[in-house]
Amino acid sequence: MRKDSRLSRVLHVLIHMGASHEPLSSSRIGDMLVTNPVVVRRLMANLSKAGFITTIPGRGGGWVLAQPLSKITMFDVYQLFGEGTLFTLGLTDEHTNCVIEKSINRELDAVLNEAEQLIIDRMKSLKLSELAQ
Amino acid sequence: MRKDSRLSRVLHVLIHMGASHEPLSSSRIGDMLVTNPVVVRRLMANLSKAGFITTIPGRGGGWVLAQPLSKITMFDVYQLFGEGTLFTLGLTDEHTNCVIEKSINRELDAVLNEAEQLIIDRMKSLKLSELAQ
DNA sequence: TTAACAGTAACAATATATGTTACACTTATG
DNA sequence: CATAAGTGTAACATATATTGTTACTGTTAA
Repeated sequence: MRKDSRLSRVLHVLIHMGASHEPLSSSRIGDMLVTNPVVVRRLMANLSKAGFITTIPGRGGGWVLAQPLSKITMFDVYQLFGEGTLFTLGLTDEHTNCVIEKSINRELDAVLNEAEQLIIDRMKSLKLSELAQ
Repeated sequence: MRKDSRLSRVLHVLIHMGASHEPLSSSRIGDMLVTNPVVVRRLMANLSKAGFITTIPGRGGGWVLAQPLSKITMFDVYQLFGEGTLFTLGLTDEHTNCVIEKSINRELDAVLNEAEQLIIDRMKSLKLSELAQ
């Protein structure tokens, strides 16, 4: 399956941003992530809407942290990107009346939910400031 | 992300197969899964190679279980389809020398591995015969 | 001899993150 | 004030893996 690296990338950016005292531009971040500035702006749009970063417009601008890294958990960031789509496994729903399918879905769903909850709990306890060390 | 429903589908087929005393053909299974017979044959090829089913060629043929459902765990089937690609989250490796990236990958990897291990343990303890009830 | 089956190759469809180009708008700097 | 350096965003291309489809070969029962 295709992998979604947005969480990983955004974490990377945020932590670098915490170490910088000047705004980071999409061009510089693009160099860091080896990608296009527009891809970066798309990523940052989520962070901006969620209030984690502040946009500084115009020349010399970019983004700066709106909160210290110690106040942002990995879960906060995780939530921004496709929560609920963590697993590549999909359940089928071709026949909502088949008891076998229902049984399979119930079990699979239980297993996946338990695993996701574990991940969420771990992420909630992980501050980005801890990743910076 | 696109979901991979092969595991779910194959479990469905195996359990129906356990309840049937005649061979199931790709056409009949295709009706069950609301898909094409060739898609079914592709799915079944994995099960066949792994020794879970036996092919009965020619007219009136199809597949039958080669083992009772009580001897097959969900993990056995899970293994057949993209083990190691359970999560949609991808790690980045643009700069193997960036300590921040390393730190993020280490933490993310630890969290995901722990969750995957939990899923594997649960699946190993789940016999398909238990799903049939 | 024919119909019903598996196996497989080849190709199309689909969905989604990612990559890219283009343009409007804003701001610091000379 | 003109220009360069920025963001924001729309529009379109790319890549990739599952899924869908057609077509063919070979096998077996009736």
